[in-house]
Amino acid sequence: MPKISEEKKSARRTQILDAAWTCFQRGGIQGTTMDDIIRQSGLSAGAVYSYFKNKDDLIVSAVTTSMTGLAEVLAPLLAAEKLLPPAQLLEAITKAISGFTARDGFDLKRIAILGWGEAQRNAQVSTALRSSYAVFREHLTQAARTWKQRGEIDSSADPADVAKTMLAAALGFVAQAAILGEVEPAMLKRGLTALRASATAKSSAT
Amino acid sequence: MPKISEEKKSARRTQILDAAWTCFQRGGIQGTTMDDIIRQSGLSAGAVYSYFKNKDDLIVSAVTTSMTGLAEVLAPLLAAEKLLPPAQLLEAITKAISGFTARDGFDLKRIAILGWGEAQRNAQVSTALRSSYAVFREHLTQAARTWKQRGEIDSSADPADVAKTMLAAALGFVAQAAILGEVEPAMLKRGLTALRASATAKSSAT
Amino acid sequence: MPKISEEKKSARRTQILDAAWTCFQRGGIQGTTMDDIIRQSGLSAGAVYSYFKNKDDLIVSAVTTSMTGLAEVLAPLLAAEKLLPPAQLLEAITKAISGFTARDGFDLKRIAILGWGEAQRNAQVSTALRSSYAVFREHLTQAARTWKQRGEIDSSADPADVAKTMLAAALGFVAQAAILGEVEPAMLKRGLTALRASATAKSSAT
Amino acid sequence: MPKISEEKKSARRTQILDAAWTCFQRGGIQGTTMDDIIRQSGLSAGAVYSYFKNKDDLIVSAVTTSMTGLAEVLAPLLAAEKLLPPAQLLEAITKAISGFTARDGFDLKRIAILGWGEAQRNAQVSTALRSSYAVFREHLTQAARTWKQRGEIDSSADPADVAKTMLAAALGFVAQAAILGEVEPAMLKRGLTALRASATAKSSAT
DNA sequence: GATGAATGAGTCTTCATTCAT
DNA sequence: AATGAATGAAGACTCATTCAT
Repeated sequence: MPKISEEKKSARRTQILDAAWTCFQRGGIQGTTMDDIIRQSGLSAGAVYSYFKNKDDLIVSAVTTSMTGLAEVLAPLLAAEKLLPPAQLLEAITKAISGFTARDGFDLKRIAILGWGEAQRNAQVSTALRSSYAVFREHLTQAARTWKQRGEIDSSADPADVAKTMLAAALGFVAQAAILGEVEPAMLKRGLTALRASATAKSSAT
Repeated sequence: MPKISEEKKSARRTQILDAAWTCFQRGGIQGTTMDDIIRQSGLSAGAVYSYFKNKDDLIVSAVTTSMTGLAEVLAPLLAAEKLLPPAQLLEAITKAISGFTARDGFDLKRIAILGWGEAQRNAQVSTALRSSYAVFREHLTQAARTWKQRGEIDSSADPADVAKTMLAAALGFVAQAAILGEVEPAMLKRGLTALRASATAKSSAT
Repeated sequence: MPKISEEKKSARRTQILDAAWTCFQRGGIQGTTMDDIIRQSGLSAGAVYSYFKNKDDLIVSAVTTSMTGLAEVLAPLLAAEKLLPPAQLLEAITKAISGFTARDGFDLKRIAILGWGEAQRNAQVSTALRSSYAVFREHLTQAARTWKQRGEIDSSADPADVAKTMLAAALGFVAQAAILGEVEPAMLKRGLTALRASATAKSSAT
Repeated sequence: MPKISEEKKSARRTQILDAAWTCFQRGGIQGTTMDDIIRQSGLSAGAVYSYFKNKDDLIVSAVTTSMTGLAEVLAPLLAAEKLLPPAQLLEAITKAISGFTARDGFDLKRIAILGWGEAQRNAQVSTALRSSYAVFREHLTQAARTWKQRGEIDSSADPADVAKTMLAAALGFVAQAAILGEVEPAMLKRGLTALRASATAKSSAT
């Protein structure tokens, strides 16, 4: 038997990471034991440990993989060309998150929450999330500049502020959906639009 | 040691809860051991266990207490009388969160994130958070109605949608601040204002 | 407040011992905590510890007291004067045990079993039981001598053997009643009588 | 370490149960800590816990195993064919108990006493003992019927009463031997015989 | 004298990780 | 290469006993 092929190896890693997320969703990250993951993956303890150095390594990989997957889904939405206006973009982003979510029975929203918590005690996870979100925020800042150019937001606006507000809305959607529920992308679009539209009355009144 | 006074008892509980939060911030909720809390509190294991039935009880109490404290801080902001306009309210809420935070050396934002994660595996924590946030969202819905009456938001807006958007922004501020940092209440006020102001151009164009 | 009277002291000791037995019956001797006994007795921890040096002291006292009480009940049955024949004596003894039992809601049979087990790990309890039973066996040996004189048992019989057999039947009643149930004093009388009566046929046949 | 054979597994269980009994005899059931058993068995904590779910499971297994072993030893004595007369059967049974006892350095009599005590607080142990003894009593009832047919006991005897008396004598032997000592199977045979023989005089007198 | 809060050593149990087969 | 039994340190929790008030 020759060495296992790279593909097989990658498939095994995915299999283990999938098992890990299934368990994490069930019982939280720290609440999941290696044995839970081992049993869920259908592999042996030794096998799992040949793919991941230890539990923390597995956790970091799982979180990083999720972030990477999400980034891929969001990237096209942030491309300058077909950039949507703020409320529509917010809807598109939250839809993408919910959609990614639906895949494989995983709920990315709950997963994200777990990752945020884990980042509080695991420096590597913290760094992974940090850089992902930093990139995302940077893209949003760029988007804000575009909106400004297009006159879709106030000409005196600081793109960084707008980006932070948009990011807050997106992350807040995740938190709200995971904890309270009863929030849908369309609601945020309408909510943000209402807030924006109101400005008309306000500003025209002023 | 004859019967201890009710105040002393309450002080001891607070002492333990403070120790717990200090430890939770340091190492996460699940990552904190009872021994960590016991040592931090300066009491003995038996003493801690005479105030809290077990680790979960302590966790639930810690989260619940935080939520209650926060609710008290936010309540006056949501009173109908002196209700601020959306962007200003968002700034006030996030300031209150950051301020509450500063007290006692605890960072409520990080604490909130930990609570969200814990809610994924602890039904009692989940319920406690749920009901707190539900009340908060309800207050925001009422606020949205007031804004509508005052003509500060679109007359066709669904107050529930606006409330959810505001809640998302607030929760998202917490997440963003805890993970990425470099977000301040004033930025969100300006960001939301910019998005609103832009609407003028937009809506008049439409 | 002058010193507490001797009577009061004795009453307190009894109160604690009663509480102890109530608890022991509920959860076994080792399975009972001092706190169980303290709560059941209605006294404070300090009070209980002022009457008994420690848990073992309390256990030894509880067992010893029971044995003493039982001995008092059995003594009259073993007096030479009105000594009953074997089967009737066995019935009387087991009845006395069951009766003593009924007092105060305690089941002496279950208590005895617990004492036997405790004697396996507690030298003092072992000694207390040993001497009580030794005395009882000695009395039975004396009874066997009387039966022999009266011609109620085989003239060649060793009184010690007969005493041991009678003691076995009595202790076995206790064990059987505590574990299996459905044994009554009268059954043993009839059973022993049947075994004896059978001898008639047997011996006359021989 | 690939899959261990079924035999090895069973051997390990026996190894642990042996260690448990050694410890139980030394310090009682509740007085024995898992650590005692773990050290005595020569295995690690994890290993012991992979064979027994928890301490109670280990206790129940230990007691059940003993009862099963004893039942096997007694079974042949109760077979209808070569059924001994009462006094001889009592001797044979108590001899079997003492003999089983001698094996492996365990004293089944002391073990039985511990089991009886444990049954007072552990429902599973209670059930295990109950059913074992119930079967044994049933066998004795059958034996009594045989004796009746053979004319070895009174023709008007209730087999159930006789069985209960025999069982009492056997259990009582165990208790007396464990607590007081100086009882041997032959003594009970002689004692019961003496009581029976005496009946001749008595019954003829009556 | 009495009280009952506090102590802290000791228990049971889990679980990340290893390594003999 | 893979397996899964074994390890043992570490964690949660208990409880006999004390002693400040």
